[in-house]
Amino acid sequence: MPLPQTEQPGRLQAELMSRGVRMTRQRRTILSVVETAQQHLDASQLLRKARRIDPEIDRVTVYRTLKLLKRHGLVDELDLMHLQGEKHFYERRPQRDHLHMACLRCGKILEFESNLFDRLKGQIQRECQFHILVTRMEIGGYCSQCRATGPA
Amino acid sequence: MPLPQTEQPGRLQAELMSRGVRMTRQRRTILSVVETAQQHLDASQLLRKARRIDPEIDRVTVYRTLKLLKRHGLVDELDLMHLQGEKHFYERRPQRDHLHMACLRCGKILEFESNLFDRLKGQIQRECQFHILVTRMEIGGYCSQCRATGPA
DNA sequence: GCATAATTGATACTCGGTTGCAACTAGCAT
DNA sequence: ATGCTAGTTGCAACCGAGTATCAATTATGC
Ligand SMILES: [Mn+2]
Ligand SMILES: [Mn+2]
Ligand SMILES: [Zn+2]
Ligand SMILES: [Zn+2]
Repeated sequence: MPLPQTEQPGRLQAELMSRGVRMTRQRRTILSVVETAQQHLDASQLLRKARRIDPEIDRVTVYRTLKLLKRHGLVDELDLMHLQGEKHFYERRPQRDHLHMACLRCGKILEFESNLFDRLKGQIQRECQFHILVTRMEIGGYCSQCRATGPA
Repeated sequence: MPLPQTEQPGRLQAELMSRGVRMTRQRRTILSVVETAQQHLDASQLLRKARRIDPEIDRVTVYRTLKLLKRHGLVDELDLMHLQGEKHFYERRPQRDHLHMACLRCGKILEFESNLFDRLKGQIQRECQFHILVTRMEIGGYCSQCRATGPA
């Protein structure tokens, strides 16, 4: 399983340590899974991947670590339109925010960055005097392929 | 409890009936609650309000009616940043979409309409060839008041 | 009115996530 | 290095939002 070139492994760990958070074996494992994930993972997928590295990890620790990462603004939480039940999905927060499109027919998840999105956030900060910490935009509908074949 | 002037009561009911959905006593009750709600309600708040009108209504029926309304695109579902647990909140879908800001300190929910928001959706439909059915934008942060007092 | 397909309500269940607590350990002081 | 202590872990029990099942009820078209 090759690491993605786009992200330094250990970045999350370094970030947390610089903020005085204790680094345990379990946390290191979970952070590495979050960091090298290629898609949006839910807590149980995360646990499974973490257990491949350290079979002793408990699911509670996964939940606790996710909460920690959320609190520090290092991961974002998504519903992905509840395409698969009530679970939540997680992804490392990227440099630039993006929005998510979920195809209600084929289940595909698409991501999109946009200047309009960035400008919208700017407008909110200015006009509403609201200090933005987290952004979450999700769209449900039909992707280009599924819409061609008809929204049956 | 006076009805709000902004919305015709019975609108949801009429909409569903025009689509051939059977209208039961329970559904009428729940629809009226959704329609006259002044804030975003979760399923259990909805049940409580519905039971004030018809004490026999079961929570299962509330969930089923919400699913029906979602399927027909007549209500939107929100997380409101999970400020109060894992529950979901519901609101009648408005003419024009708006986004939600949740203050992580005082819990206030603010709504905002924006041309940039509308244009962003247009951009997505065009550039991604994605047929939008549902939009959900939620922002977490500090409202003007809380940010003035410091984000403690 | 009657037939029938859809809906309801009671109950049991699933499952994502949390809590309480004793055992363990990271990180710091000596 | 050793010991101390506050923070963390794993387990087990728990919680609560939402769903499945199914017999009893009811909306709607004829
Ligand atoms: Mn959710
Ligand atoms: Mn993403
Ligand atoms: Zn699709
Ligand atoms: Zn506030």
